[in-house]
Amino acid sequence: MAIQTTDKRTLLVETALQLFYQQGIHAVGINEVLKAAGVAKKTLYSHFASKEELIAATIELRDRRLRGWLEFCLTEQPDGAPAIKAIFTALDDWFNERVEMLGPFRGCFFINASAEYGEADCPIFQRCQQHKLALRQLMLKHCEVVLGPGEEAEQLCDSLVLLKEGAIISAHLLGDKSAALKARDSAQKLIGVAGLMGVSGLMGRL
Amino acid sequence: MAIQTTDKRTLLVETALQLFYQQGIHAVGINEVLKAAGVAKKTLYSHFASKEELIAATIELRDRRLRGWLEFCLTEQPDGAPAIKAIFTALDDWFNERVEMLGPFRGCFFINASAEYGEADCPIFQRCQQHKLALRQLMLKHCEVVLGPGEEAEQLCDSLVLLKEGAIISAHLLGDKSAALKARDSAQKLIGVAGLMGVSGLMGRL
DNA sequence: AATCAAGGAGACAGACCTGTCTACCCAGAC
DNA sequence: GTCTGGGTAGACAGGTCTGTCTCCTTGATT
Repeated sequence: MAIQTTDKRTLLVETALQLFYQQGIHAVGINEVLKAAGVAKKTLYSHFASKEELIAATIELRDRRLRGWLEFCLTEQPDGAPAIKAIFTALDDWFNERVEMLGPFRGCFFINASAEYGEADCPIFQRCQQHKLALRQLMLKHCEVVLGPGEEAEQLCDSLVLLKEGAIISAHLLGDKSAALKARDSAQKLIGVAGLMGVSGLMGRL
Repeated sequence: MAIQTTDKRTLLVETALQLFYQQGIHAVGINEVLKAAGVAKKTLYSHFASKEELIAATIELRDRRLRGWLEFCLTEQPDGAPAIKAIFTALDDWFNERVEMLGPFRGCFFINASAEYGEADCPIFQRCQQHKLALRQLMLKHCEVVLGPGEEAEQLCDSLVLLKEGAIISAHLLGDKSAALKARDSAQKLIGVAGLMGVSGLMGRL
């Protein structure tokens, strides 16, 4: 994760993201970010009005990066069940730190950030929420390919989202680095059940 | 959650837990805890060597309280599948703030705390981990009643834990207060599949 | 060569943090 | 009545935090 850029703003956001993700947001002061980035305080405050704006920028960066990476992981996959499987496989790569872009695994930055800024009306919390909603939308798209649009796809999507979030927590807090693969297995079972209950015969696609 | 006690130590821990849970640990200073509790600083430092010890005590209190509540919810239930169902029903009560003892829902205190104290060698992180392991043990007990001891019960248990953790995150971050019921449905499907794959005929017990 | 803008370095203000310490109060034991 | 221990109240030290401001360097442009 060596940072290489001439754009000071980008450099600051990259550095802050690294530190915030590794140590927690409240635990990292502005001065620490500045020292690590080798940037002067004046420069920071010419780009951001406050620490809170810097935090918001790190969340946006992480959001772009995580979604970009996930979409990249799906480029080779057909939509529907294979893509869903690939999402969980991608999580496994993340947990086991095979994705250099995402850095050492320390849980989900959005979950962590919203633990520190958990008021529902806080802009930081809302950005975290938007990220999770966007990922749910991605999941829903593939569920609809499997089951067709409708209530059943929504239900399957919700279940898969639960498994995904649960896997992130288990990988971090329980230290279970195989959580993504367990979630993938469970996901396949749920897709199978949903297929059986809906249009029969789809289970074979798994 | 009106606190009523003459024991200063208990009063401090109760107050600190409330504030830490609602606002985050780093976001609440010692002085704020003291003011809310109406206790002098000297008293605090006669019971705890540092803020960190107070934090540890709040985690222990929350652990005792949450596990006690969960076990109480299971007293009327037979072991196995009904107990598992009851666990998710209890989560639903929690998310929708029908459990006064647990206070307004703001996610999982242990997940939140480990977001702020996420180093694997940090004692606070380890206490959070122990809590999650204890709950997994409870879940495993009931999975073993359903499937008998062995690899399959472990697998089912892992899946159910994923659903449980995912439900907590979805309820908090996505604001989906019905996450526990969705998780309960998914859990029943997974128990059904596991039953089918293992000793057949157990699915009827659901 | 002269000018000028961007950024580096860091002092500083004012607030807040943890943790210590002093001074006082008051109920109960003797 | 006197003493004592537990508690209150809060000043204080020493540190860190965010955010502002000043002084200086440097490199590009005119």
